[in-house]
Amino acid sequence: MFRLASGIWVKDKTQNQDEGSSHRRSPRADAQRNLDALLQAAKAVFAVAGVDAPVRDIAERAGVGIGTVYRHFPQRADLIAAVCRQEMDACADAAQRLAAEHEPFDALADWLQLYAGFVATKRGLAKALHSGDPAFEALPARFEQRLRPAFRALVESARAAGAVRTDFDADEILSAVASLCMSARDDKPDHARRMVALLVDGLRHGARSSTSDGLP
Amino acid sequence: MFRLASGIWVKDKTQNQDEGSSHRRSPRADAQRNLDALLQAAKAVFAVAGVDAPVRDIAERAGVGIGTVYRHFPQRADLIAAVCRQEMDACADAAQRLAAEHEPFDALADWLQLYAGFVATKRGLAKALHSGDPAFEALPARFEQRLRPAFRALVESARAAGAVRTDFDADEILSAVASLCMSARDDKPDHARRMVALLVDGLRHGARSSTSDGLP
DNA sequence: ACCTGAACACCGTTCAAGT
DNA sequence: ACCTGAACACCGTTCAAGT
Repeated sequence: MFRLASGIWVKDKTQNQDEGSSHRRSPRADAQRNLDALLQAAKAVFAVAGVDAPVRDIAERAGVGIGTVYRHFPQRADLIAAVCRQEMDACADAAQRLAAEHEPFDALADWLQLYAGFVATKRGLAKALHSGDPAFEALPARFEQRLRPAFRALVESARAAGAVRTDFDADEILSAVASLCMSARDDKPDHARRMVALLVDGLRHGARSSTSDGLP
Repeated sequence: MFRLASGIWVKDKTQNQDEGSSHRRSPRADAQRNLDALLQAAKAVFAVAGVDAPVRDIAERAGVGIGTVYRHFPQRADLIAAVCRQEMDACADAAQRLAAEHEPFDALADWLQLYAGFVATKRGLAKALHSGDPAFEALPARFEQRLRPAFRALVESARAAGAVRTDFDADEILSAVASLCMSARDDKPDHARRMVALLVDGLRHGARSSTSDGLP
């Protein structure tokens, strides 16, 4: 366990789990269990009720008192940030996989769809990400260390292959896609997908639009 | 004054303002004044603090008791809806003007930028518009009667002129642009404008992307 | 008819008391 | 150390009392 500048407690995978040692360090087993349960519960609750779900619901689902939530996450936003962190890492990993398995342009297009689907699932996470809330100060660092370079690499590969235009900024595309998906409605599940496809089409260098490629 | 199915009270411009008549009808002068003040105050408060601003702030700015707000607008969302209605009408009027003064494609592109700027100013209004909240049930009617046909007409003109592709749905573009602008950040005021330009570029039939047309 | 503001319910957050 | 839940503050909404 170590504490980030943001005030979030994170598991330290390098230390072992003996409990008998009377020295300092090593988080109590119940604390560790509660933290894990909290993150898992929050992820599940956010998925069905959005990030505005009451903290009490998350505490109940995790089987802990509400005070415990605030011990691990000083503010409600910190919980959201922690869940977001986990998801961002998973998304970044996928980027490397796609780059290895597909052509530059397809990898870029596919990853944006993946990113879009991810954002759509956790409504409002992206909004929190790009809002000025001080609780999310630590998130952009992770975003820049993982998602941003992941996408930049995809863009550079596509540019090197001459597949996309050069007059757009990778970061803008990322937040644009996030915006697009944040408000996706339940009754039109693939609306976001189609809009992202359209946006991606706009990136293509010398795109031909006479065929309905990408838009079913 | 007449009451919509949604429960919102609206000014009836056709009736005159005599107060002495002891019959029924004719809203009391103070009630009318309060309603106007409320709409104006809400618009102003939403502009600076977003649609999540406390109802008490709006009541105070309008110089009325909080109970008066709820007399005119049964739910907080009804106030938002009423303000949104006004703004939608203004936006629809602008569409007709642009269609008369510009080439089909330019009118379409310019209006989307106008619409984008409008949505960006009142953060969250668009989100409310496309969320399933029952309080906004009356809004889509207005949206369909005014904004939708306004944009459809622009799209049809552009299609007739062979300026845009035919495999996209006008409604999807409207909500996509709204999504794009909802989360525009203060420190990057023209981010939304650039993204909309990119989206519009994707609509163009046989778009050439070698020049940086539309993206400064 | 319409206005007012105290009162209620709900939710984020704190903290004294426990183990 | 860490957990708990009663308690507090804030905000949406209601309603009895006023004019």
